Amino acid sequence: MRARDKTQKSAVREENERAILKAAEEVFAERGFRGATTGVIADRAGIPKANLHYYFPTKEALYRRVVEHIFNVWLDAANTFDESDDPVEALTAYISAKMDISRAHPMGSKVWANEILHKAPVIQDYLETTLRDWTASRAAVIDRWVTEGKIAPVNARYLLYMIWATTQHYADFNHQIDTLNGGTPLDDAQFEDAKKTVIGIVLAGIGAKPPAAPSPAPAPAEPARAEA
Amino acid sequence: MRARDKTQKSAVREENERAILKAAEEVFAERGFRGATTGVIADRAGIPKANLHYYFPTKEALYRRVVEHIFNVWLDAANTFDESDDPVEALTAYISAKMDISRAHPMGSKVWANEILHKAPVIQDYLETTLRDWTASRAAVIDRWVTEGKIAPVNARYLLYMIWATTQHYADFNHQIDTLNGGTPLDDAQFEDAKKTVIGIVLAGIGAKPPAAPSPAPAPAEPARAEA
DNA sequence: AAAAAACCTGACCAAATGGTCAAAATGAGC
DNA sequence: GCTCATTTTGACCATTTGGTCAGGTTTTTT
Repeated sequence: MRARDKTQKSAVREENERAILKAAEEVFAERGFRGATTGVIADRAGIPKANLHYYFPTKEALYRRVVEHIFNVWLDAANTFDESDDPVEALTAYISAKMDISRAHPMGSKVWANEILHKAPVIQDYLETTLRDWTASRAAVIDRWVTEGKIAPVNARYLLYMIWATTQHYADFNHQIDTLNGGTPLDDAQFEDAKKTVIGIVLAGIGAKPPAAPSPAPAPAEPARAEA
Repeated sequence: MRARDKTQKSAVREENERAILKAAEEVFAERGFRGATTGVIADRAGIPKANLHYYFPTKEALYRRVVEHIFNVWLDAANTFDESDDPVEALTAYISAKMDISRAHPMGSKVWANEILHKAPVIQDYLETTLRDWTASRAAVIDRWVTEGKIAPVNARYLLYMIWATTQHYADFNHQIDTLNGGTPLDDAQFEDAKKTVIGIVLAGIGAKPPAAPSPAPAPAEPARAEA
């Protein structure tokens, strides 16, 4: 191989980087940046430590890649917010997506939580650009819903924080939740119940369901509440 | 001093332990268990490292003491839950207390979060005893509110998780919140607004306010919502 | 096939860090 | 002022760990 297209990665490289990043996400999530050692990550990826350093020169470079990946996953979910202009539909889709991510990729959420907990040494710039912009634009959408009378008056930002906190809690604190569930993870039915509870409380909490006026209830999505 | 009552600590010891524990809580919160070094903790406490090890033989013993302290603070807040049998009063008091703690002692919450994130190597027994019992008993209270028709049907546990997640978010993720607030912490008015938003959404979310039926609205506590 | 690029790895090193220790300082009680 | 427990601390040590490196192996290109 003399000269390869610089943007093209060899199959070996592709595969090894994937294995390393997967292992790294787990170890960083479980132990934090300082607690994670390149030795352990290499072991879990099934390669010698020196080889890991061939692909990722420093631990910090590796960590950065992991965090960037997390952020992209987050952005994907964030976009589900825009699928509809109806508060019930939009919020249901968004909360649902975030809950699913928490269940499917708890490690990523934990790395993110660790990062914020430690004052975001790596992702501060993302917070100040992408996340800040996204938050402002979605807060505007929520504000519009309020002025249009689609939902009761709420502070959009604190509503968003509440959604983030709650959905990510199922990833970041899953150990606590499991323990309180008798030591076993929530099964599918329980998780579905949790999801419905969250969606139901949020929607009812902002009056996204017909608020106080007994209107014909044009519910497009099933709320989380059982029939009394 | 020849022989002192073993349960009595000298003033020096008292003062030094206090300084060390305060420094330790901060450093453990900012860097996690592994990231924290006894050297840094000693520096922040204003004593040489060897002296710290005179009072706390190992880093783990020190950490354990810090975590135990956190847990006691948490328990104090938890008791506000029981001040009333009325859902609106009880939940308002509880959420309010938890929000205040998040603001006044964010470090403690962060240490707790770190601990759960890392699978609770130190506090697993607390989770399985005290926390589990507390959760079960309060879930029972909430269930009773449901059967008494005081609130709409909800899964009590997922409601509790939502409250924990949201209130602790203001401590654990305060760096993110600050960043999204333009780089400065929430001021008193903003924090009060956040608190009202959380309380309002939760109460309305479970129908703790007169739900859909236009009853005389015997509201004892002001909901978070402005009059439309 | 041969050259060149890419990949792999055991051995090694310097720095950081938890913890020890012996000796010194301090202070209370007689 | 003497005694003894408590407290303080600089120096030191063993281990861990991020990262290097030289030399080897494999793969690709010509």
